[in-house]
Amino acid sequence: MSISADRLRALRRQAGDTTLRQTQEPLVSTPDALPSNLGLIDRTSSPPCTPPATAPEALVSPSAEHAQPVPAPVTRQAEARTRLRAGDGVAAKSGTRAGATRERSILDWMDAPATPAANESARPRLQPQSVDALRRLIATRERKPGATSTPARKPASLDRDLPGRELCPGLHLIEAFLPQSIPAQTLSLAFARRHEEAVAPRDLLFFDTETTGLAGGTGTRAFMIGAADWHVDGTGRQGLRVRQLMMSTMAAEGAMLREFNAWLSPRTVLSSYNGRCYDAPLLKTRFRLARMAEPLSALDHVDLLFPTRRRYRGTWENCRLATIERQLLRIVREDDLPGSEAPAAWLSYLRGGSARNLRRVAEHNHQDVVTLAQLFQRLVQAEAEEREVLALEQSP
DNA sequence: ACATCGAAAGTATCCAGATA
DNA sequence: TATCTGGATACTTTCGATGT
Repeated sequence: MSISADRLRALRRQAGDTTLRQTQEPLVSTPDALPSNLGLIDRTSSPPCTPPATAPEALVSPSAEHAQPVPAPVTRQAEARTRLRAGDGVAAKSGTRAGATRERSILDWMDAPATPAANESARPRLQPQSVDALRRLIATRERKPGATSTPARKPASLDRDLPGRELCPGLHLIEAFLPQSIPAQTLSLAFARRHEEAVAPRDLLFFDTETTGLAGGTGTRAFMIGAADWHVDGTGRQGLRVRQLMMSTMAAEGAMLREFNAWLSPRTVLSSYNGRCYDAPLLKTRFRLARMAEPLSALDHVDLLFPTRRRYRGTWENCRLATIERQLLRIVREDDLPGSEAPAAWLSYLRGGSARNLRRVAEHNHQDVVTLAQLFQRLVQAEAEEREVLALEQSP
């Protein structure tokens, strides 16, 4: 992320920063003038959707150590202010070195060591007021998803109903409970070539994401996270609990990640289909971009793709989840929306389109995590049967 | 003009073949 | 025999190239 001086001024104006028009500013930083916490996004100022799932220290605040106000030399501040005013982006536009310097990432500036000595040869520091204003703006935008200087576009479709309940603006939680008996014993991981290892059924969390594309890189985000686990509800019913988080605005991503984080515990064993290579790295990236500690790396993860491929390679045309589901589990989906159409469904909804396809995406995702739970059991069962046969063959 | 195909994006894992 | 290397594969969408 980089931001020009022009853009910064525009943001400050939107944030209602009157200092742009004032000429009499205190030249010496005071504790009040400096941000109390230099983390770019002031999450404490936005209404808590759910309490942060992680301990406070788990939420990364890279600049927390710089929280103590550091009075900068008057000359440097005055110089920086003068340069910012006098330049007004002209140098940036003309491509001079000074302009290029101003276009450096604000995050770089903020993360720079706060000691005057360390700053001596460093780039010009951003004015504290600018940081504050920028933070206010971002906090405002997080509070009011979709709220911009332009009026909200009128939805093009009347069908805007999303399933589930809205946890906070833009974040929907869809819950379902499928009564079934929870495996009584621990499940062997021998099928995943982890002999002697087993997992408690209730520690397993099957998950799958729906994303805005395949790139897997920084530009791709998960707009839906589905998870299933074996659970005993308040009335003592056993079953598979399916929970899905769906974003209906871009701004709800942080809340979604926090909520998903709350579903995890140190004992959680993740299970997915190619999630080690696709879903997990994607989510880790999103956690990092949201400046949150990512919880996934610390957890065990059983990817069902490779054991499935080992066992069923050559049996069917391919080892896609849908194929396995159809052939092995005899599940035929009705009115299923192909995963490839999920991004279009979401983007269409964001642009005011119908929610119909988004509901179908949710159903698709629901079925995926249910299938994962079934597939896991089938792999455990198949491995056990194979071992039984081998034992019989080897016995005299 | 339309349909089909392949590459690319990021990553972990498996497996066959090559090499020390 | 052990270790290393590289190709294949799964996840999904988009776009350009190629073929009909």
